[in-house]
Amino acid sequence: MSVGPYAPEKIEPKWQKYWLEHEAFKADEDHAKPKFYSLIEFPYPSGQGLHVGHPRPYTALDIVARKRRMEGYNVLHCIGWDAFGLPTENYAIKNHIHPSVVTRDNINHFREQIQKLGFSFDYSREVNTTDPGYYKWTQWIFLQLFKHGLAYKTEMPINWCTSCKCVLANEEVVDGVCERCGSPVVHKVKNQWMLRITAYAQKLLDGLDEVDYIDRVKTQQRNWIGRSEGAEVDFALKGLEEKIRVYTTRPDTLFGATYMVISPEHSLIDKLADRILNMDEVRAYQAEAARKSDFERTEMNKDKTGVPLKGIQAVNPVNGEAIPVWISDYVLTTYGTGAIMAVPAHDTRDWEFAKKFGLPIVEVVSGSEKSVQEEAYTDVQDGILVHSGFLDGLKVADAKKAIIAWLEEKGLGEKKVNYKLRDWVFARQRYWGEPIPIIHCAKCGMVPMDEKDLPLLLPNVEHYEPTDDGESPIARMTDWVKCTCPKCGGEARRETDTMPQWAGSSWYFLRYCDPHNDKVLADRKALDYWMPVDWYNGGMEHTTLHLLYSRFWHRFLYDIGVVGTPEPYMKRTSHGMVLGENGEKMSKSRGNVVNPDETIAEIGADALRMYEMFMGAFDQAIPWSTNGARGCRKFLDRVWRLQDLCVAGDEFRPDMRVLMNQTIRKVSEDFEKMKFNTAIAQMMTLVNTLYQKGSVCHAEYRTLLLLLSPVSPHICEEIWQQMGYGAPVYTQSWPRWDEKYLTEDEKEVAVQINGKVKGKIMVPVDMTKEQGEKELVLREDVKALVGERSLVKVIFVPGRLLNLVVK
RNA sequence: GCGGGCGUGGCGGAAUGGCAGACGCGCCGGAUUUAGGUUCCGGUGCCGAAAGGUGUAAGAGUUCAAGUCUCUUCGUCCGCACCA
Repeated sequence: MSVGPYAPEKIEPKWQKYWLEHEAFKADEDHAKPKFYSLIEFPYPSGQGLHVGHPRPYTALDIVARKRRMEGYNVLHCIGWDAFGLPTENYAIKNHIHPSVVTRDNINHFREQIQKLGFSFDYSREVNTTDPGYYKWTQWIFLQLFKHGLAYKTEMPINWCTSCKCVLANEEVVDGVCERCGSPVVHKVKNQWMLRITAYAQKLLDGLDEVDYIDRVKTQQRNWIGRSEGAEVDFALKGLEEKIRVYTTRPDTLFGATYMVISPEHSLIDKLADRILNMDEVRAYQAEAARKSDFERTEMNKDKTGVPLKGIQAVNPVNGEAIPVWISDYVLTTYGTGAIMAVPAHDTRDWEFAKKFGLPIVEVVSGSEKSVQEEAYTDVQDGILVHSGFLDGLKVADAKKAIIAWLEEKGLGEKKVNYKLRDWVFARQRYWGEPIPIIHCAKCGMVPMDEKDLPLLLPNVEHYEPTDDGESPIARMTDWVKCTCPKCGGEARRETDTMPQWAGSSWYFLRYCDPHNDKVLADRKALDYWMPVDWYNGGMEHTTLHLLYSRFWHRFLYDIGVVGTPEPYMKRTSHGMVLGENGEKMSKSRGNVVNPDETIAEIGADALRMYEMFMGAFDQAIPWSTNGARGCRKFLDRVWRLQDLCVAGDEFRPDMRVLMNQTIRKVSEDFEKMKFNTAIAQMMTLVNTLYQKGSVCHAEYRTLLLLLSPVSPHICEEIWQQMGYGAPVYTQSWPRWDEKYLTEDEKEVAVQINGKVKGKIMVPVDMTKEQGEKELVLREDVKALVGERSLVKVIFVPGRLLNLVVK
């Protein structure tokens, strides 16, 4: 009798319906069981729908989630929609459809596509950031941040995207252009909502030591936070009251400071305007610097520019020497104090500047092979201080301590830690986002809305086009804007900026724990049970955006007692991109986008899932291959047809025992390490072997189906049912391997003569290194390989090889 | 510029310092088939008819043994990029 053809188009919808109806993947409310919380980044439901890049991380964590359930864990595995944001709004404007309608349609399309892939999400916990029942709590968290002084509004230069007509966070500016649309970013001074993420710089840094993130994620976050240790030092100005305070990481080189530089925006310039002799030149330089975009400024960083402040002299506090003061745009106004002491002998940038403008270069740290006139000596390990008075003879590290102690004693400065991290620009002048629940009252200032009045609903506006004046389209809604002050009852105005897209995604994983709660963002008991997330996978592009932001919010919620753990995610991994078949990034404009719907129509969701995992190392970018995907379908066909080869047997057959146990171990271990490609290769090897034998017994088939089910669940359920193997696969236990049966009694090892393979011999697996080296050389087949030559040395590596060194 | 990763067949890629190229794609051959974008079996790094030789970006080194460790060079990808 022969089984019919494998027809994924029939069995996949069947099992998807079955799982849904039987609530197969509903997280259990029973908090006594061990839990496992796996998380993927919830998608932004764009108009284009899914491409084959989406299922890669989704399948990977679906495999982990399905395996964990079979291992007995209560698993929380959810999906939701990060649905506020610019592309939807832009699409809505272009097509004259309300963003909420666009969002609803896109979500329905996404959900349909995702369900066709057979992921084991608990759909009863779906969240949507644009749902007022959800963003009520996004606004609530904002109010807590506001009440704790972590949300504030301030006048400051911001990044302005000329195309989105919207401010951007520093994290959204890449190489001087908008990370979303690639348009140039210019600086504008605006009154902006900010979140004080800098207050959490050290906590965010320290927290990284407590979690299991892949190295490149930790490194990138550490770089972004950018902690440095040094000192702030005051430099007096000759004949003036004012001082210049600088930040330096090399206070040990203070004796080598031969000039100072302040940023073009430094406030001192205006204060000293009447003392600066070349003010015209200075003003011209300031104007030039202000005109440059970030992009131009970094582009031109090879050639230093600057202007001396004529008539101004500073005094080096350690030796009393008068030194000139310059302005230059290589000193940033936003870092440290916006002023530096320049030590050209031991800082490359200062060295370049000094060379260009003929400023003196004085060596204060010795140890360089080259003269400091030829090259700056920046080593901090081996250098010894010279020409530095009381610091002479000290190593750099010791000199730092000594000079800081001296500065502090004299009241000239103190130890200081600095971070590159800047506060988070938190407002957008666009329509499709969470309204900021703040009321501006002429009498009371900025007043938070009463929490019981949340959510503050987004008004239904007629026109949501962005405006050129930098105001949100909501500002035109005078009825909505006008309100009464909750404090004094007087007439007041609502804040009209909305929150950035990163707001809703900064806490969605908390909502999954208790998605329908209308009293709190999530019940504390549910949070205590499910949190932290055990395994979070997402894109590298979110490392210094969503991942950092959500860690900040979570640590804040921990500090105010809303959640019970400081860190939200225990483990973070990252997937590689799926490239187009031509090796280029998949994009509509390149015309190389592969739509999963079409792939499913051709080979089925199970084969697609399998190929997504088999295509290569999970963390690498891999080009799509239609033929490669078809190969996975061929493999599933073979698994399907094994039904015809099935013979009796409730235990592994003796000649299959070792391979079966090896496969269980390999698949189990490789899934944990995200080495899905080699796990699948091992299952292919097993199936090839079964075909060579011409049969499979029930025990072997059952095991294969259990191992394969996390990757390709529908086909496994179907065969399982057809073979009458009992309750569905997802309710079965994960197979275990038996250490006893991982190796055969005898194993073939290579015989090398002087490191070259010359033959093979069979050796008992339990033969030790010592035994082998003594006994194997006595064997006739080994002697024959040695011949007349004399043995110098014998190396036996059990299970691997025998190497004979001869002369 | 600085820091880190990577470099293996025609392609995607395997390999705790221990038989390089698992597995898949592609290709070649055989069988089944009216037919094949089916299935099954076999082959497939390169040179060579074979014996054999040779081979993991290039060059050196350590080792009985190197794709794997060390150094130099080249290429490539990523991170940081005037952060004092």
